[in-house]
Amino acid sequence: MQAENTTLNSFDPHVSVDCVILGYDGESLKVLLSRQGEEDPNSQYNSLKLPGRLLYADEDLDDAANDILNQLTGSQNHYVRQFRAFGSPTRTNNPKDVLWLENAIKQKIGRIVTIAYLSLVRINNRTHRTFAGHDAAWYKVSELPELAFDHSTIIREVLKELEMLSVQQPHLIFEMLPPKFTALQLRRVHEQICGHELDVRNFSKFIMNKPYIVPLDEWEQNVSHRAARFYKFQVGKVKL
Amino acid sequence: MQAENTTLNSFDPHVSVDCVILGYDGESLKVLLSRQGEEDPNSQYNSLKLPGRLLYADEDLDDAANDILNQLTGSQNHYVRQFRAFGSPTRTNNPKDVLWLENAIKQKIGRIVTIAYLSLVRINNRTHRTFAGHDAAWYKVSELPELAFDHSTIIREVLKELEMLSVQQPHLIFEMLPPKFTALQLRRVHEQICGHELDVRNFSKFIMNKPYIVPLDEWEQNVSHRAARFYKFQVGKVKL
DNA sequence: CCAAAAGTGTTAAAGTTACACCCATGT
DNA sequence: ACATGGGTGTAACTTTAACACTTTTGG
Repeated sequence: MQAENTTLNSFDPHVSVDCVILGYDGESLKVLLSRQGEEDPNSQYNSLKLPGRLLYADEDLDDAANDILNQLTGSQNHYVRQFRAFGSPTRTNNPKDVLWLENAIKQKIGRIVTIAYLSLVRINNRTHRTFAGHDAAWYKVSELPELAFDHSTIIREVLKELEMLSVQQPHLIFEMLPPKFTALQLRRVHEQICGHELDVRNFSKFIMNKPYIVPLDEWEQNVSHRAARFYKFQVGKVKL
Repeated sequence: MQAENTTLNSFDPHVSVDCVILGYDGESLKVLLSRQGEEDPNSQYNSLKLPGRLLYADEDLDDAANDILNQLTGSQNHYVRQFRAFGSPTRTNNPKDVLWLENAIKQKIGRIVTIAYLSLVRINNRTHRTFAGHDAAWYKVSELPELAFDHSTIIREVLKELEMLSVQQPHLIFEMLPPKFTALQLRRVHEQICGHELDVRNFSKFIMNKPYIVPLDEWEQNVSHRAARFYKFQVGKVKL
């Protein structure tokens, strides 16, 4: 913000907010992607993208992220935090993406600086809802198709961040689990995040006696082996 | 980036890059601030700011940060990394700042989204250099004057990040130290960062036998006590 | 009684914390 | 000799990592 240069060489890029919305379906880590247009493998543009949009006037970045999230999931109070800004001048240069952008936005797009957000949600039927003009669906992060812009890179970077968070702030992971869960379910999410198996007993010591994990008097039903206990996550007891 | 909204409610905010450039002068942690205009306590606007400017067309965010840094320090290869984007619609609303902005940029400023960077540099004479039209000088982070926009907040948040980094990636701290330093100097920087005293012996164990710290055959001269050994930091030996 | 997953404890190693004395130098 | 900071070790405790058997349930 120095005077002498601003009127000469500066310009105003578009600013967008994109959300990496992660969930766990009991088996794999998934990311919510939105599709613009028909599902056609021979399409001229990459129709899969991170959910996001340009920033509105007078809208805070965090508010935009929350709004995108609410639009898609139909519910509020999800965990969401800013991850990082991506602003390479070439990130919108893929001809497929240019084609789509000019179609969608109806004007020449010089450049878009995007602020990426990381969000953790519970996968349920509501989040599979289809919205007018665009679908949103869950995709395994381990088998991502080609995505628009640098969205694959953004997801990859966010997943590294998530791995760190799962160790340093393990309570965040409950955002992805149902209100009642077994020790196995909890361990599986962590394994998906860190990419390798975790020792059952050591993992128990790490997490199961945190004050915010409370055992319920409920057990699995109709399983052909010893029934696992259910636990719940108690928000009020999180201490860092 | 969804088509239906972009043409209706979206707009293009200005995008800037601001650098929190931190250094250590042997006594305190300092931040490099630039002053626009005369040093006048009764000035109508806040003349002290983080060094930064609007983004140029075709300029990557990281490149902008590096450029700002090079302009001020006159040297390259400083440690610099993106910290976080700040985009509250009200961050440019302080009347003092509005006055300055309209003066400096010669146009109505609706809003500026800034990408804040964290940088660690060595304080020396070159970094005290004055540039045409604006001064830059080091200020103690513990006694910051009033700053423009939300720059005080940005600095506060960056300092929290630095505290984390000094523990998790202690090698970064050498960016702020001279090529040769004593164990005391090293400890003092860490104490400034974490805000309390550190036990001499425990700190030694923590840092002094990392492979990237190499003892030199040089000792302090002319001190009225046992001379302290000098060490240097060996870049190639950093392992995380 | 078999298959399948649940649940539970110990030991060794590494790391962390708290704490105190002698050494080298200049005045 | 004294004032100043330099430099070093140990013991208690905590954390981490590796590792295996018994329990419960349904078929």
